[in-house]
Amino acid sequence: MTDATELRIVNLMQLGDLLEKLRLKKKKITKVRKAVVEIVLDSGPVSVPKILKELAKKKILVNKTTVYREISFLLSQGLVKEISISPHITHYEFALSNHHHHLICQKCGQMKEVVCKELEGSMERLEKRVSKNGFCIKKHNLEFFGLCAKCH
Amino acid sequence: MTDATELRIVNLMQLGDLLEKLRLKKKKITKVRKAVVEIVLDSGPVSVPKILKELAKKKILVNKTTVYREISFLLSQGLVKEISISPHITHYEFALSNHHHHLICQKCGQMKEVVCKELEGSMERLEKRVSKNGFCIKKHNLEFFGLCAKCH
DNA sequence: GTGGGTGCAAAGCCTTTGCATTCCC
DNA sequence: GGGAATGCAAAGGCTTTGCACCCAC
Repeated sequence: MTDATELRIVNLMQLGDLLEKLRLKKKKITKVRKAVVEIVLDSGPVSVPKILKELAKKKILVNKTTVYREISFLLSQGLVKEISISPHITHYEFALSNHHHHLICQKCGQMKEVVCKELEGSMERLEKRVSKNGFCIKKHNLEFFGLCAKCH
Repeated sequence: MTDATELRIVNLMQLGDLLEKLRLKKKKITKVRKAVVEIVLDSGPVSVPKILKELAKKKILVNKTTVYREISFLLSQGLVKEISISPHITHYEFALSNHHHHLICQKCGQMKEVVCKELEGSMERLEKRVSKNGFCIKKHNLEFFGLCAKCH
């Protein structure tokens, strides 16, 4: 793909690789942990209530508190990151995928991921300019809102 | 300013102009409404709890329900817009300022606004490309996180 | 067996809703 | 006076905390 703008679903690390990472850190691999990690890997950005629904679908009965604690654990391990894309509720996504941005359908809520090299270049130049004003930028979030092909 | 990247506090419409807009729409101008509009104009992105604190500072005693309803009213009038910049809480900002992005200090929480023409150009090109894939983009949000001059 | 993981109940914060009262035009 | 704005109480959704129990290693 030679096009500077690349629209795709970012490849995800395998579930096994992730669990191995945890094993090396001497963390326990429980049924719940495995299931939550799997859901975060498979889904786009997910909220805790959404994870609970997915777990219910898979007939895995888990208390909500446990899921909150599991997400908090995954955050502490740097495997998951927090994103603020919708009001009133926090979403999480796998932290080790390539840098990307979000494409969110305002109708069905579906989320895709976009990678755009040209944008990253512009951002870097902006970040350098801003840093001359004393503000040191560590990261950025970019989300696009609109209508997906189905809803359009 | 000929520089393509422009870092500044975006100019805000005057309080009087805004109230005039409401008056023309036959909306009532109450003490609370005026105070809330003033706070949204003066502050960067604000949450409802933050507005309540500002009101308390000004010795204006208002029930939280009233503020939520006022924000909801201002949203319906298109004078304020919702932004998702931090987890668990919704922020609002004046909707009629120039298109801009946010610069958020991860330490003190201060927020500034940035305007960057180069970025907008890249975004437009990306939006056109994405639209060829069937996704129609309506708007975007971009936030930069880092450390402000004071906290750095 | 031990320490981390889990469930349950309760509480905390943000936000919304229903109803009675008050105030702006 | 009339309709919108407000206050108060209650409830709902998301999230956290405390404590007792359980399971992976």
